Amino acid sequence: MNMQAPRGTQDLLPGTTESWQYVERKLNDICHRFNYKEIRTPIFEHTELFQRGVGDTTDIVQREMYTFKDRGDRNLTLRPEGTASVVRAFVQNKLFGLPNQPTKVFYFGPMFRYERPQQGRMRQFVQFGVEALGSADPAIDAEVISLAMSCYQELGLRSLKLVINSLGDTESRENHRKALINHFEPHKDELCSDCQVRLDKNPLRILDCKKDRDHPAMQSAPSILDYLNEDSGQYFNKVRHYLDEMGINYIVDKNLVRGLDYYNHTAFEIMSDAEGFGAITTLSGGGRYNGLVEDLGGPETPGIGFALSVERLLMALEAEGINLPTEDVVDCYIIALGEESVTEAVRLTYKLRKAGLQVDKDYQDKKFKAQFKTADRLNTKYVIVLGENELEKNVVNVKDMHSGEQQEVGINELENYLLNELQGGK
RNA sequence: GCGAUCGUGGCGAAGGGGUUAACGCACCGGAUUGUGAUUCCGGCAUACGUGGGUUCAAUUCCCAUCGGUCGCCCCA
Repeated sequence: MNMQAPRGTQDLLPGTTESWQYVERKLNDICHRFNYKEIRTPIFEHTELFQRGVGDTTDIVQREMYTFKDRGDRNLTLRPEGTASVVRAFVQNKLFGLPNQPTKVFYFGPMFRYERPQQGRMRQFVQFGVEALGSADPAIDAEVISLAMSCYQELGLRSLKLVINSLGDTESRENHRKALINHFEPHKDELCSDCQVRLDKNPLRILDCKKDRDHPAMQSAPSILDYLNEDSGQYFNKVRHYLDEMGINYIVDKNLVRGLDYYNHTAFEIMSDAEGFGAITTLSGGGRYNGLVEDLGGPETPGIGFALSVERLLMALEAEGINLPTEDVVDCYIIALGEESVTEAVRLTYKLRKAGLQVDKDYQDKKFKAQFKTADRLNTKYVIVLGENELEKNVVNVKDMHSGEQQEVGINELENYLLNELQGGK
């Protein structure tokens, strides 16, 4: 029997889960301030949802999905991303009918993609994302981008690069697409094999090909920004204007193309500049997806969102040497000697815990000295010694591990004594 | 899907055809009765990823396989 976790998955153990909890709390707090509410959707969906939502030509759908049949012969897939599910839930639950549009939601949970694992890329990984459905106001594009940036900034990250672009509306994209085909067709033989395929299927993707980056035709390729029609151009300008007003720095990269089919208008990515961050630099990405809700059977509804990888967020924190303020201390540790004392210790431990204190005791039948050592290693604030002598007098010895001072306290007063001490100590 | 590299005890790590397979960390016990550090002494372990092959002999050489890590592709 193979007792290892499947390839590309990992256990998060005590010692690191504290960081995850801290980050999750921070992201929750940010969403609260931006007034985004949490949505929780299933971890698997009908395969068709992703085929239609993410796009049949994408790498995700073509080679990365965890797809299986259940006992009822249904075709299901572990979700490779969050947007399709959120949109499905939006349509199915008719959230578009609720007052107070747009619908602003966030999610946090595991996603699955069948890939070769490496630094910053797991088969199961955790994404946090937000979606705003029902508004075509460029101000909400700016809001989503500012929320995304806040997630990193408020955790202390500095080496960030925000890249934005506009893919335009359908008309702009179509005109640009034709221009791209005209431009690259004469050079088709000189392009890499991938790009030769892209030329037919999705010429936009040629622009972010790394192999053909230095090809002269690449430099002179028609920019989407030159093909934006008036509406699209104005939309993009407004998004930029709002970002400027918020004091958010960005770089416009006309070659920024997102990998999923559903994007249009605003597209953006946040990357890390940090030294030693590894080969993968994209921390998060997002964009506008007007038309997706309709594609999935809902009413015409504009939408925009983004998603970030929590693993990569934590990597970025490490790369910048940022330690999250996680606490690892114990309020008190009870040391008992002798059978009767142990019984009393069991009772006391429970009583103090119910009073709100973080309490632990020995369960390894350790010697007195070893118990003290354990208490020390747990960063215990107060050690309570309870032996035959103390039990007889109905007291305990409370030792302040920081100062080293020791005091005799009546067992019945212990709870109040500790609560007092700990309150004063903080 | 392609490529590189690595698999020795709980962890780190040396070795290199025949060894009791070092060493360090961790852990446990002790150094006068019930007080945390350091030091000293002692203890500890089904450890050479798995399966074949070569050999009198393989942890060491060869092949395969599995797994880890990193990179390409692509992405978060």
